[in-house]
Amino acid sequence: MITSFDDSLPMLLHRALDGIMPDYRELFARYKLTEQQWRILRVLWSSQKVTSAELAHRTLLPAPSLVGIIDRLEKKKLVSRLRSVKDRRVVYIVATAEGRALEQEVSPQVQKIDERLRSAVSVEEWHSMEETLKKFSSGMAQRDPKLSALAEGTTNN
Amino acid sequence: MITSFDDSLPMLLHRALDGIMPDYRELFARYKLTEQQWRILRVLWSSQKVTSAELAHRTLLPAPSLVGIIDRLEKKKLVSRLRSVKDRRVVYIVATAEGRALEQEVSPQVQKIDERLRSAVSVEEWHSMEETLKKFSSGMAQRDPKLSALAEGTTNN
DNA sequence: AAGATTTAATTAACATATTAATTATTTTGA
DNA sequence: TCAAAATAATTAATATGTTAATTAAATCTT
Repeated sequence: MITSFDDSLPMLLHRALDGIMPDYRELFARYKLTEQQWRILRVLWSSQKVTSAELAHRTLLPAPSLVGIIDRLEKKKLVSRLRSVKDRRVVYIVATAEGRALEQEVSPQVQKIDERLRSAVSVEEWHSMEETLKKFSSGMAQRDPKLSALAEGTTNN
Repeated sequence: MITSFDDSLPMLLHRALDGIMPDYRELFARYKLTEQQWRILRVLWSSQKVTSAELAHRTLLPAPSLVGIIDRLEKKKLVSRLRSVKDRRVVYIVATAEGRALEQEVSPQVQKIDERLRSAVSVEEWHSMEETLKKFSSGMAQRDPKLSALAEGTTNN
């Protein structure tokens, strides 16, 4: 079976990202935000106070990248760092009032794009894609079948 | 309908990439290659001589990034640049003998990973995912339905 | 044929990704 | 308790991504 380069999973995923991200970026740019900065504001909305590690996990941003991104968000007064008293290694990130306000302004417009994409295919098709993607995904509570297939040669067709 | 952040298409795609890329990267690292450098060698295998623009399109790498990546591949003697005589704006990128040899050594191992991933789900499930992803993808010959859904509010459930 | 327009590649400036190492602090275990 | 191991965040070094501007060459227009 010829697994061509163009049809490899990495290329399929990247091509999809290249297809959908410009729509989001155009929106973020209107608010002088990057995609990554948005993800942080978005997560801080649903969780008042988050450690750097937890933020990295929830935004899928690498911890070393977070440092600089949060520096820039802090400079814009959109978030701030709070050193934990109980464990002084830990840093909590919180959104400022300004940060929360911005999140609330941008959020519905992001959702609009989310829903446009979502409604480009049927409910069943979307659900099917979501389930399949999750099988290849990191950090799934659902113990991924992929791992067994990766470990040995477990096949499935 | 609540399109939660975690289930948005960008996050689903990034989570899948985070799940699968480490396997590839570990392989590339053994040959002192980055993922992007590999993509270029891979494309140059199936097409002797490619312009910078065509290479950007086929690898999904942004043209400005290509400049630096090719500089580094040139430094490693894996590729070289050839200025076109017919149109002196155009630059052709070609793999050196060493570059082609490396490609041939790495390629089967990449395919092994490709196939492991491929066989983690059934043929039908894979095909379904591929078709759905293509609907969101850039540069599809198949005039994407997504565009109409994006242009107006065309729904599909 | 000269000037305006377009095109291919590159440069510039800034933001983020990747991997390894470091720092500060906390937790473990003898 | 104290040294070793573990943990959270950061720094360092290098590579790539993103957007706008630039350069050089070709094409188009009149």
